[in-house]
Amino acid sequence: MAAETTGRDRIVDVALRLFAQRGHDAVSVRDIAAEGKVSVGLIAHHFGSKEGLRREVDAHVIGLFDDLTDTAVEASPGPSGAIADSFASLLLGQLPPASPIPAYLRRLVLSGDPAGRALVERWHALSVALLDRMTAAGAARATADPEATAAFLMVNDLAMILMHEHIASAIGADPLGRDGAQRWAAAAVDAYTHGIFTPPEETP
Amino acid sequence: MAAETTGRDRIVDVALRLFAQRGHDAVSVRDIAAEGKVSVGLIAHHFGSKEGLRREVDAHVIGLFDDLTDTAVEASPGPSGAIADSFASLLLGQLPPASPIPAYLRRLVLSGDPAGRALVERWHALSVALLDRMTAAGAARATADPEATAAFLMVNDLAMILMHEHIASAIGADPLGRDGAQRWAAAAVDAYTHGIFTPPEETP
DNA sequence: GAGCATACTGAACGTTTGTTCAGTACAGTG
DNA sequence: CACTGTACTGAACAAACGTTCAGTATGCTC
Repeated sequence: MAAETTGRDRIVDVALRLFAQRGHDAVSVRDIAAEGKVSVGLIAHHFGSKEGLRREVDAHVIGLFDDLTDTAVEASPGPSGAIADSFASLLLGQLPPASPIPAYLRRLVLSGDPAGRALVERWHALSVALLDRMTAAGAARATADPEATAAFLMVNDLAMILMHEHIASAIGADPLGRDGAQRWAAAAVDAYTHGIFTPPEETP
Repeated sequence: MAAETTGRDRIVDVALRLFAQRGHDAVSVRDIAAEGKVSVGLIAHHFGSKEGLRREVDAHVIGLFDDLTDTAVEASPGPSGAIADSFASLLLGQLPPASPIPAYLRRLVLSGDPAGRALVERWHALSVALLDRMTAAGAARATADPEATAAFLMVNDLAMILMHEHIASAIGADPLGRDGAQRWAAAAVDAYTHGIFTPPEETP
């Protein structure tokens, strides 16, 4: 959409989109050069190598996520349940509908490289802190294993992003879309507050 | 472990392992041939092309999952809560610890190709049926949106497999391992039966 | 205006890729 | 024994890959 002036910006922009769409290995430097209307040499000039470009795109996405996280954390005034559950929604809600960021995030998290691991670790720390605050405020129950519970919440939240297409075909609405997000959040909040299973026999 | 007699079997076995480890694009037919101690020509002879081999491995994995699913479904005698939540555990518990299957499943589900989509759709149908049975038996509450609730359970369950490494580094125990599985299942069952969040103000 | 750094081009290079194919080994059939 | 089909080899090939590099254009500094 936005017309980048410099070739460098265009390369990063195109690479981000193509890497997200097809995966790192399935995109050649010539593809990127053609789409960005630059020569192959310019990519090497700015980033040294294809791997260097990848690192640059990774850093760009992670920086963007840091900004989104800050905004989302600031936007949460008190410890309310609805915020904690769809933290991912709160992040991605700030993005345009056709953004390649969710798809790139998916590759980043599941490629196993250190950048993705660091991102998830940060989110886990955030999830632990958030659950702690909610428990202190009485908005959440103190579970037997708070660390695992926080991880459970974070993983489920992240899974919504990673598998949003599968969810879309399963329930008929993309949870990254407007109506699908509401429906998914409603089901999640309901499950997290009232539970789903009924206890067999409580032996106190 | 098992010594395959025919070159064909060895090719599929090696391809499954390498595809799971490094991804489809990052593995060359020469890698597979070398590891399987066959010539490159034999791969073309049996499978036509690298893509043909991929389809064969996909079919092999999906067939294996069908068997695992049947076994898991049969193994569940009545509609008990503990079974529904960790359905994935029940599947993967049948596999050896170092099996490449979970990693391959991850690629299959998230690559976006029809084989993975079909697999997830089948699981969703299974999840819907299971939740239905549990609700009928009184083991589960009837939620406002059963379809979304079933999808929610399935996605969370699947996410444990997809992100087990991240979970391992977050809580210090791999949920695909023995002790980690118990800890994760405990946290999940606790969340699903007693909830995590406390309702703000019930207005009846 | 000379000098120099920076943005950028595109042909060329060497490597690796998936695929092809002529040929070997061998078991089963008549 | 001759014949046929199947498993299998490995050299060869064209295409695509990431990288290199000599060269052009432009704007800033002295």
